[in-house]
Amino acid sequence: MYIFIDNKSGAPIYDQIYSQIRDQIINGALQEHEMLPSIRALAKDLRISFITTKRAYEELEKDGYIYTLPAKGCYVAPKNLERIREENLKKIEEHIENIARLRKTCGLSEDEVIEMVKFGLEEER
Amino acid sequence: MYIFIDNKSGAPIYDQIYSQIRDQIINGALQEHEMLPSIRALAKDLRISFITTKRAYEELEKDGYIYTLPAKGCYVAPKNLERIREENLKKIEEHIENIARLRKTCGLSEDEVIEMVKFGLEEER
DNA sequence: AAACTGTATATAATGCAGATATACAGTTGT
DNA sequence: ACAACTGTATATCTGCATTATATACAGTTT
Repeated sequence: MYIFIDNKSGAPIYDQIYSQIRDQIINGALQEHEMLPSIRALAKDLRISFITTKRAYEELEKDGYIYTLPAKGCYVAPKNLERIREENLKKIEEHIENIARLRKTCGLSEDEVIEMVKFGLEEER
Repeated sequence: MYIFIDNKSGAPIYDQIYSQIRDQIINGALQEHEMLPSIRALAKDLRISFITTKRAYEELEKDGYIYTLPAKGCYVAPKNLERIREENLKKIEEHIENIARLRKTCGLSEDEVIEMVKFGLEEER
């Protein structure tokens, strides 16, 4: 498992770790129930405090991507990705509702909004 | 003009002043070109530093709600619909950014998101 | 001139985020 | 049992951004 820390990225270290592991879980590079490097081993590897790797793992667990067995290790959670997906879908729908309301109060056409969304999705790609 | 400062609201004082004046302008309680209380008078009234009221007025001016004549006073700006439109566009873009981020973390395709948006816009029509 | 208006600069207080060390407790393999 | 590994809990340090401030300044009004 490779993690790259970009010191001049501006993003916190724990967040860079979080994102990269999360992405590897989502795209399948990390398999269900696969053991992750221990917080200490990873910290040593990256030459940072293990408290920082712990922070990243805490966030991953909070968001359902991994599970932890104290004194044993941290593991990729079974793909209850469906649950995460449902949560995200709900959040997305809320954002869309807000957009729909804002659209009306500033006389923007539906097509214009669609174009903005297409552009925004490409930006963040 | 009434302003209430809630000390345990968590919101900064300047922000509470900003919001309340802005709302009164939007809902018409304050008329175009009406003179606002001077930053010192308001500060004395609220028993805070006039620097804080100045901060609130600065934000209001930056966002186009009021205009300032140095050494004379601060006045309600004429309602600018174009400005409100710009603000709404910015909010919409923020929502789109959030959506783009959520999309990635649940492996949703860009086209699926666009379909959701189309549907959501029709719902709110 | 007195009393008001907003302005500019410098500074103090606060809070929060990020990263950390150290001491602790459970599991594994020998 | 012991060494070497897991994750946990607490307390702290640092840097930075936000909030709020005082004081000195400059223009307008009466």
